[in-house]
Amino acid sequence: MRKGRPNDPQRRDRILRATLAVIGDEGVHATSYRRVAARAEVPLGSMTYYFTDLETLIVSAFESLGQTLQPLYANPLRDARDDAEAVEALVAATCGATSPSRHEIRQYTEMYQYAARSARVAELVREFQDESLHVLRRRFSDGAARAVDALIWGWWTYRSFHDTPLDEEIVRRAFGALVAELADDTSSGSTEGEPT
Amino acid sequence: MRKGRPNDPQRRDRILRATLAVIGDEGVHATSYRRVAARAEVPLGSMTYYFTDLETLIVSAFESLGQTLQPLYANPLRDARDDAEAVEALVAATCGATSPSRHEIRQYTEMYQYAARSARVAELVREFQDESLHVLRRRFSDGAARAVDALIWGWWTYRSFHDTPLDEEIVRRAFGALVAELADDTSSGSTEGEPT
DNA sequence: CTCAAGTGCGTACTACGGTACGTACTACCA
DNA sequence: TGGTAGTACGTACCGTAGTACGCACTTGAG
Repeated sequence: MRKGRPNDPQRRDRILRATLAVIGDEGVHATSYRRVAARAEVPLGSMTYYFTDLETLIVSAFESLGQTLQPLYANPLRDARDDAEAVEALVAATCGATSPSRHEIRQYTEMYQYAARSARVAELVREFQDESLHVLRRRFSDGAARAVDALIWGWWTYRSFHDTPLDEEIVRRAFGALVAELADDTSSGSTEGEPT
Repeated sequence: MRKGRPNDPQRRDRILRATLAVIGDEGVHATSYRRVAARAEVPLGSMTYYFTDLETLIVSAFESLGQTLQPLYANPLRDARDDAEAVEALVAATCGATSPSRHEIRQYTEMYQYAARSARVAELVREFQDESLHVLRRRFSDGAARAVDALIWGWWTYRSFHDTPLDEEIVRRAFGALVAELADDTSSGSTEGEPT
């Protein structure tokens, strides 16, 4: 039974938001037309109407996720005026004001996982990673950018498993150390530690 | 129709190996009794005989994965005689001889993912993480251990998405920097970079 | 008022997957 | 030889899920 209105422009967005909610709460594996439909309170038929198949729905949801999260931490980094400010931006992105919530981290890891079975999502992930690296490289050396990128991800993963928050000071010093040590990344290595 | 032999002690192991193979190739989401049965070349009925339900099968597979991988990188770390050797062990575990293959990394990330929907696997993951942290803390400060742990994971994740190998020298210097900077982790911070 | 186009939806079809259950076959004891 | 316990397996049942398809309802032209 039609609602009456000939079109509902919010419906598509509602579905996308519900999709991300389901992905975050139950994982992509549990993300079915029916479950999303229930969550968004739209009939099943609407799902296939707006998104012809399930993969399209999921890819669209992940796209919107990226558009939401990327700027959140890319912008402060872009605007940092020196390395110290940049490190602060990294700390904030890892566990501070601009960092994703655990729910968002979960969505992110689900996207990474789904990339293994969807070429389109794999492409998406690669774009996100490239963009992230690109932003970091404007600020740091290539080596530092790569290390920092990996460390951010590692800490996000940690956060998704533990309730105890990260020690901000350790995070700060870790990023600072990477940035300083890898300021130039032409192999040289002051790394030996204390040789025997 | 029975095979004739009253018992086949290898069968259970074959099933477990096939399970990990399926998980690595197609992901846990695609890990079904039938698929594993086909892969292990055992009849479907055997599956439920050896593993009463699917979760038990998957948990068992992940347990065996952990028992395989943990010692691989924990042992060299435990045997390191100084920080320099320890850093070398970390490099080897990240991208060298003792590092997991991409296939194994995939299995590992699938385990992490599955933890979100299985309390038993979540417990497993936490045990693995604790054990890993424990090993690192014998060698490094708490802060360094946490940072190193996160960075390893970040780089493994990177490897699972990219064919180009990691630059070993950058990896070495990154670990070295973390270990040196966080040698004591009572907040002090030589982190300011170059203040303006 | 009639009709055609297009939007939105209800439903049914088919496939797949977990699991319960019964069955065959072996080994061993009396 | 008969019987019983336990191992291993074949199959059928039921639920869930993606998707195809066609029906309603609105709108606007004539």
